Amino acid sequence: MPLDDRKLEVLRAIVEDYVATQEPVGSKALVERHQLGVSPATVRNDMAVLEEEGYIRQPHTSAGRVPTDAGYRLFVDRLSRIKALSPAERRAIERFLAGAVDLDDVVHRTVRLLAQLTRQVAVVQYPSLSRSSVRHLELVPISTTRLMLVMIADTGRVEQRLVELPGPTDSDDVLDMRRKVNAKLAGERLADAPPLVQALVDECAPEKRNTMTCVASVLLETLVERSDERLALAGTANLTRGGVLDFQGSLRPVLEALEEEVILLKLIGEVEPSTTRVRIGDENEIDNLRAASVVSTGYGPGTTIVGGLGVLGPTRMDYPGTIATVRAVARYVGDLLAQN
Amino acid sequence: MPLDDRKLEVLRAIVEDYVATQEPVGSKALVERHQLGVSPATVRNDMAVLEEEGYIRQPHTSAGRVPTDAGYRLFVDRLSRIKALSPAERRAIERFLAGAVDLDDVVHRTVRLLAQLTRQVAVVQYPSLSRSSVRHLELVPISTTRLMLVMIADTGRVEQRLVELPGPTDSDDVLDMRRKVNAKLAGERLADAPPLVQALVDECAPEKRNTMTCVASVLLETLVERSDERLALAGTANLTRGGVLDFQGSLRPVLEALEEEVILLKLIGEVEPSTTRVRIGDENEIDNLRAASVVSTGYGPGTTIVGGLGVLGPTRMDYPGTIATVRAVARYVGDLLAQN
DNA sequence: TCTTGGCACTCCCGTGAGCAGAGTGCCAGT
DNA sequence: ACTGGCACTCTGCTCACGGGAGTGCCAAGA
Repeated sequence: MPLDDRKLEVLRAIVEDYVATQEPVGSKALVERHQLGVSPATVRNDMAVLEEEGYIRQPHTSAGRVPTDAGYRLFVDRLSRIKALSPAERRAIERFLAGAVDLDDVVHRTVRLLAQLTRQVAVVQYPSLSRSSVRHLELVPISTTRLMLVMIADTGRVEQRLVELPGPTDSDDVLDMRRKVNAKLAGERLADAPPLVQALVDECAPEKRNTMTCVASVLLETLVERSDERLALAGTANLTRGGVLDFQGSLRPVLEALEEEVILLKLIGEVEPSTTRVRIGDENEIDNLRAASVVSTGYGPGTTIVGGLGVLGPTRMDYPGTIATVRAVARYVGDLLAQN
Repeated sequence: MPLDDRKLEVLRAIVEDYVATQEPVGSKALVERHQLGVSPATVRNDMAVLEEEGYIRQPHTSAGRVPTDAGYRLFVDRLSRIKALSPAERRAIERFLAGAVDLDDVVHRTVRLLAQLTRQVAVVQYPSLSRSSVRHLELVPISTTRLMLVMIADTGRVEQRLVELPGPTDSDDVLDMRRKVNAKLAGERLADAPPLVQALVDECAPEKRNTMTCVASVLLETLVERSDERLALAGTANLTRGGVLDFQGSLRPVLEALEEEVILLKLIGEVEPSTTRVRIGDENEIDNLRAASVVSTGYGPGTTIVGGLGVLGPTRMDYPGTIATVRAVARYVGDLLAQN
């Protein structure tokens, strides 16, 4: 059965009321709080249809109705009006991010800001290395057989790794390597780096090849292959709002999932340009997050995307508000990155 | 009234049983599970004294007894035998830490290991900058008016900051600064750096002083004054073990405290040599952690200390086991750092 | 055909009573 | 100084009960 406009309106009302009160909503309360222009009995009929179609359900016979994951999905896709951020919120964002001196600083401020504004758990991925280009590579001698390899990416990320050399190497050789490595890789995207690094070894004079191979393998292994993504997390205390009612009784699985970087990266790292992705309850592939929803989006200078950010909360969340906030924060962060 | 040996034994038994079962323990159960050689009635008399002295209490009349913070304190100080780690645990530690390639890696592995072994929340402080010496400073030109300042400490920590220069500066000048800065600071402890940095500016040729001042102020502000401590956290999901029973009903305050780096640093950062510090319940200065206990110690190569690590859990925790694990992990990490 | 008021029904939830069980405190006896 | 016995207290569980909220259905009306 197709849903007519009023039924959709009823669904919207149910979602909004349930999100606000966290209690099953009945037909009588609905007509009192919303101008539906019909009687409770009519609303009940509509509810029966909505339940049949799987958009709402009753916790028990003779309780009010609660939206299902499918109900939230329909709400998000077709029923929610986009909420504009209040000027106060905009100002909060600007003020919070303004003082950032550093990529680390930007990421930390962003994640705290997001957690605070949405009152949920926030996750921010550092600019992805695979989407970055090399700005500069530095080789710093630590001892005669050890180097520190420092890579500075155009996104502001700085990564360093220790390189164990096969034998003593004097500083002229190091300088020579530094020049060659930069000549070959500076400006290149990390995703394109592997063949270039290989070429670097091949072009090397035979007597220095051993040393170069060491540097090259560290470069490849740690900076490229093991896609070394980092992220920041904040607001876990927000999970305890709403008691143990959300998350079907236990925070445990959620907290466990939040400890797995791999899982979080999967959640917020897979982003397409200018889309805000909403995963509701069961739509999450991770079992532990079946009772949670995730709103995520990409960010980056201009229209390019260098990383993802988002928030995680109970399926019973204020989707329009959260989506608006996540988008706004992502845009501000992108602007900030563009300035550098 | 002084406590005789049997009363202490009773207290020990109460703590051990309560930690194991998480239920108030009565006199009858006590004599059954421990070889006290006396009757329940005698134990009851002892319990009455222990309660009078504030070491145990009754949740309600006619329930068993539960240790108070003071009871745990006495237990830790005088009654607990040091538990030796099982060979399996030792092997787990070694295997877990063996593959570390990197300071970051070491810290992350350590914190996860600690959380896993103790089944509690683990915190590991990165080697403190103020306890480190400068191994090398690198100045990397990013553009004509921007430098990346990279500091490598002897503890393996690497920190970088962006420096905005007052005007265009050519690469020879940068090299010159790099040489001077290293000559002055390499090998020096960061705690001793401020006057040296000042001297650096004073000794500088007037026409280059502006530039050097920029570098110096970044050095001072970010690396020294704002003591830029970092830390890693793991095992928050362990807070949910034991239901909401521990932490008097709400995880909220604990999760909030765990989000404040300052608080965590206070908890595990203040360490004296070769001491394991145990803070029980009310002994914590942080209000949010009144229901928690913290076991912390310092770590570092040899006998020096470069940072702290520890775990946080309910006051009802296995103190001897936790203390042993924290100590052992700290020692292994220290050894690992000594090797580099 | 859609809407509405009425009505019987179901189920939750809070309250209070009753009861078994665990544990204590005290006392008198050894 | 320890012990057995006994009365007492309090919790936690179950059960019964009633109020309240909400539903589903039906027949009547627009």
